[in-house]
Amino acid sequence: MDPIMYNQPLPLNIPNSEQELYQRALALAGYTMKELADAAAMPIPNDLKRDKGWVGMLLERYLGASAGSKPEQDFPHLGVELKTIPVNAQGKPLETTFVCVAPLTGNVGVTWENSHLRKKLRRVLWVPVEGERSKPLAQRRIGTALLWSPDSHEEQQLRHDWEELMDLIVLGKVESITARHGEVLQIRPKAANSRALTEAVGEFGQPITTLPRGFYLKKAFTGALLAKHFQI
DNA sequence: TGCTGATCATGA
DNA sequence: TCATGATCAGCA
Repeated sequence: MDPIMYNQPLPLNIPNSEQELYQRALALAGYTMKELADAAAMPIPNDLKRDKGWVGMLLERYLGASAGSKPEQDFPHLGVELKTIPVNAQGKPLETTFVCVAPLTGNVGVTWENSHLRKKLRRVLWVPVEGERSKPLAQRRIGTALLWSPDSHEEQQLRHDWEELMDLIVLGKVESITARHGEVLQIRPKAANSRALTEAVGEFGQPITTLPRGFYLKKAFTGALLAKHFQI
């Protein structure tokens, strides 16, 4: 598949199957941001300082993801989540990966099995993208996509961290959580700025107001799953 | 405000 | 050098 075939209105049609989506993602490997932006008639920023989600949005358009902000998977009918991941020349992640917002209230009855995080990570299309800041955005290339589901070990790791972190939230200890908690998963602020506030539970069970948080996958975890795939 | 898409930038 | 905590943009 050549970007030339994308000389048609984007966003592209929604893929009908997981295989179609995967093939489409694989076909993008090797192209630069400039090539894809040009073919999509999208203006390309000089850097990502003020356009942090630009690469993600570009890929969404090429892959036919339903645009807009919904708390659902990118391809709800396929049950697949799309994640672009910035990597260095060795293919190792340069950043942690945001998964979803951490629920700070209304957690009665929430279990690992029915958690938002587990659903999001059930099936992920990872698209590595060169992300080193020394390389101009226009020249950065797409890598080889990977369709992934957590294996039993990965799921255990995620579940362990998730349960530990959710316990702290439910026990009113949100504000004592730092990014150092968790082996593969961490909770960090996820907000417009440090003045943005949301409701949570305090240490005496009272309502408090705190910074919104998000679940992030640590680099070692995403690095391992990428490495595992490309070694085979 | 809170969700999506994330990366920035500073202190350790 | 690197991870943590902070931040940016668009939309509903």
